[in-house]
Amino acid sequence: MAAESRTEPGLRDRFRAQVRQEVKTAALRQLAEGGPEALSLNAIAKQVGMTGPALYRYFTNRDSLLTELVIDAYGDLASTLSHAADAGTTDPVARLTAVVEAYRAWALAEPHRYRLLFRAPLQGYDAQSTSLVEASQPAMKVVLEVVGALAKPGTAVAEGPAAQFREWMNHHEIVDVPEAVALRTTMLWAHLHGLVGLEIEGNFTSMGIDPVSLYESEVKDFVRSL
Amino acid sequence: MAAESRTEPGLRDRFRAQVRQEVKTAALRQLAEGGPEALSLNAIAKQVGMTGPALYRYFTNRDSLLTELVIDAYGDLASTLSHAADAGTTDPVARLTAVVEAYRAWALAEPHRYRLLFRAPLQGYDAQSTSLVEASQPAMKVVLEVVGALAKPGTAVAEGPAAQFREWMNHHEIVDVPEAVALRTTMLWAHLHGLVGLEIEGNFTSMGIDPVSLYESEVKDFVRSL
DNA sequence: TCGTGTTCGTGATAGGCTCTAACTAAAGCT
DNA sequence: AGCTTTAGTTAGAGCCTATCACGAACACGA
Repeated sequence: MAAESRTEPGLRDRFRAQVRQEVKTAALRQLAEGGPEALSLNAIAKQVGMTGPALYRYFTNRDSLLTELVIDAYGDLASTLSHAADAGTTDPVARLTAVVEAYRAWALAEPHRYRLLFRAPLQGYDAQSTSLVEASQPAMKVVLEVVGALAKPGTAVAEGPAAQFREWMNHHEIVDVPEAVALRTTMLWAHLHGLVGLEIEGNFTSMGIDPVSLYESEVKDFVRSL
Repeated sequence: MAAESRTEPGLRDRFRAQVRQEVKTAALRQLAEGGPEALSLNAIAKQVGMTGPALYRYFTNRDSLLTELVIDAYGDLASTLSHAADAGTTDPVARLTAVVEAYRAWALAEPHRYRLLFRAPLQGYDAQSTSLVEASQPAMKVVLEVVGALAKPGTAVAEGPAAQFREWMNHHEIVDVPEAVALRTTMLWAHLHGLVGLEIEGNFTSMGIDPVSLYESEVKDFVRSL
């Protein structure tokens, strides 16, 4: 079966993929204790049972490994949010609340990964930066879809300053959501970003603030703002 | 004048302080291009005209240099905000708007420093973390004071979950501000954190969103929420 | 004015890191 | 079978942080 053997993953490729995965989990484990600077290819290699240079067969770069972790994390976050959106009731507000809570929970459960997202691998190359921004969109999209159910089918048509934004929405196949609502959602997104960021860094506890009430207000305000 | 010579800065100390400052500015310059990982003590030393090890006479550590930069940045931010608050009119809303805009402007003008604040030197030692949180409070305080004028002298007394927060407020000499308003302000703070963070990383431009309108909404919503 | 102790900067060095290069061993394909 | 591609090795270049021991410059009291 020539045709089959050509399309099949290939035994070798599967091994390769598995090693890659093993390396990544080792990297995550190391990331959890010590932050992104502490991530050492040598140490990772030792952990998966090989010497340093061998890793370069699997990842071209230290940075490329890191950005791959970032992209994975974005994907994981997106699927977590999407799962939270579909799990409970169909009540729009409840769904939104669930998504917000899932966002927070994910960040609290794996702060190191969340930090990884929030501040990318810290070098600021434009090329990577845009690819990372792209990777962040699916998660954003989940929120937008949940919000879509909240908003009445608007008649607003792109015009003026929102035209570019509408274009972005079209490009990401977000329809039936008025720009105003989408803008609002972006703000919600940014707000969560900020709240979680502060909470992870311990600002709230140091101020004696209970974060839960903040998130509740957040959702309430958002719904009201529509 | 034994008393005088004892209390005076001392010629040597002043030189020392000046070198420290020079090192820090060189560090900032290097930080602006390449991020915190690229900050190399060797390179800094070369830039100020000495060899690597000499820096250890002035800073015990690479990390200690970084955290000092963070603390400086917080101070700078706080004074910028405070200046913005006192510059214009006495109209409370206008003052708040000015502060918000100053916050954003500062972050946009020096993204690398803002990043430094937002995600501390990336190692996560608890001891430093709390000291950094402490350093962030003065800036927060400026916002709270501006808001204080906005809020009617409330009669709210700490009770229940807000008690700890009230304690924190007392400790920072924030009086005449009801807890509810202070909480609201904390949220505003977090929101700005989130908006600026996304804007700096280029998310808004990549989505075709004009950030200015977001900040305007932010202030408007905040005022309404009181 | 002359020791004398403190401070500043140096080169040398240890130990770590990323990443390249040359080489060996093994696996897959024909 | 033999040939080719791949996975892993060791060696090493060139960085880095950080420590150490030493010499030079300075401040200061006698």
